[in-house]
Amino acid sequence: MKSISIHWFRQDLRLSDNPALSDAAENGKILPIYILDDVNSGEHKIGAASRWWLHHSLCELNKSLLGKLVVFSGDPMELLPQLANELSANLVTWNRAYEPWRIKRDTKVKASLEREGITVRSFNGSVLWEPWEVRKNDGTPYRVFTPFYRRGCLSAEPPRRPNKITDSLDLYEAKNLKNGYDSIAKLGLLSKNNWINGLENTWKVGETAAKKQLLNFLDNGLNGYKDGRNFPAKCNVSRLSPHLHWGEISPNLVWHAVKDRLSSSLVGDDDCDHFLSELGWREFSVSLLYTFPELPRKNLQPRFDNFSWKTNEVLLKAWKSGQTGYPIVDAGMRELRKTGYMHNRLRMIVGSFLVKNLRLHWHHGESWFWDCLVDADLASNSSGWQWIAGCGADAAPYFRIFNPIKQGEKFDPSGSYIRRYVPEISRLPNTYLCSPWLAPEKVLKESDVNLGVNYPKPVVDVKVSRDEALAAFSALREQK
DNA sequence: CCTGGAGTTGTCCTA
DNA sequence: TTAGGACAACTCCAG
Repeated sequence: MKSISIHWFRQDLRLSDNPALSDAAENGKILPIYILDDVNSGEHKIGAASRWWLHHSLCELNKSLLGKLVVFSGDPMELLPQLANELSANLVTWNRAYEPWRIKRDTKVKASLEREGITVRSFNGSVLWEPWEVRKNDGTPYRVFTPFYRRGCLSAEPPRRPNKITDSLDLYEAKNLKNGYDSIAKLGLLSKNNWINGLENTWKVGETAAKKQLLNFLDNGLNGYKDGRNFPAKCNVSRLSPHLHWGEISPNLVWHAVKDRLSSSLVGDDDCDHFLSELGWREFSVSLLYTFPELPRKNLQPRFDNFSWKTNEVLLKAWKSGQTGYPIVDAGMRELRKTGYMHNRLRMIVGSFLVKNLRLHWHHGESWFWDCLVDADLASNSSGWQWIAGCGADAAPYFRIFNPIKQGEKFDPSGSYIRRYVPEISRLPNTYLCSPWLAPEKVLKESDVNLGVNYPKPVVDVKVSRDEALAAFSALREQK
């Protein structure tokens, strides 16, 4: 009788270039499982939009596995040893995860399996460089991106080439275990939220879709990426973030696909290098979270603990619902709510607005994004918010405050992004599209805009709030 | 050991 | 109209 191994799928919902799955395949029969773990995740329980994604991704994975994926909900600490004993499995494999709570959990799971005499092997399936390997010469972690990436990553061993897809998986038929679509549905990942339709109309989920999106990006987005990535109405960004987060595609596959284009000289070197460095930012975030497990909650720069944040439910609600009266901000926030995604340029604009103009704590932004993003990732989300708030590693300088009017005019010059998400002002001419309150009464009337009625007046004065923020940030310096 | 230069993403004022 | 400097402090690294 062939030996049986369990492959525990987590953030590696794919068959190709999956090191842990390949390892299990060499051992014999495989029982592929997924465990929804809301027990150990604590305050980082998967958010609503991400649950939607996860549901569909599991369905796709199950299809690829011919309906033989077995899913559970509960504590892997209890489930895995039990299951392994029941099947007399001799091996459990998984690809490593890097969030602090997962590391803690996996360490315990591994120990308890090994106590039962079961072999556990874990692999790198999610990052290009292991976070503990990227270190300065003195052994300490980097706190600045450029040396981290150039010296720490680029001058190290290059990322491995993706493995070929394992052609035949010998899947274990677990007759007494429930599998298939019904059991995925029973995880209850889908909520009745009204934005689910928007998600369905925006995304194709799963490994096949991820590969297709990569090709689409290579053919249509990569050329001109360096500049085009700043314009939300253009199609230069990859939109791979949710696929990468859930491991529907490996970063190695993406990395080498872009590298190959680079050597084919079909696209500009600058464009390729710039995109690769964005993958570098993903690595930097993972590394930061690995090194500073408190990153999601604690300011990396402790002097920010005394910052004079405001408390204002009305302003927070206006921000969340895309009703600030600043069209570019509202467009971004509505894109998020509608599609579970926000263009990178907009993440900076709305982040700067929340933290600097409204002066509300970055935690509010972080947790709203966590719930709304299909690509919500603990490392990227918390390091991103700390960056924009100025309290993180290699953070934005305090005086870098985005002006929502200028940013709109500069990066959405045709106004098509704003018009798509803020239709009630779509008839305003470009001159006033980013600042409707400056439009003459006559123009407003002709455009069917009634400020304060069908579109809000600005919730704060951008000039006044900027000055106040600068003062607040200066106070922080003096006090130190 | 010291020293100097450089560092994702901006804005405003002045000349 | 446009270009340049100010707006900090700190981290990293090469020389």
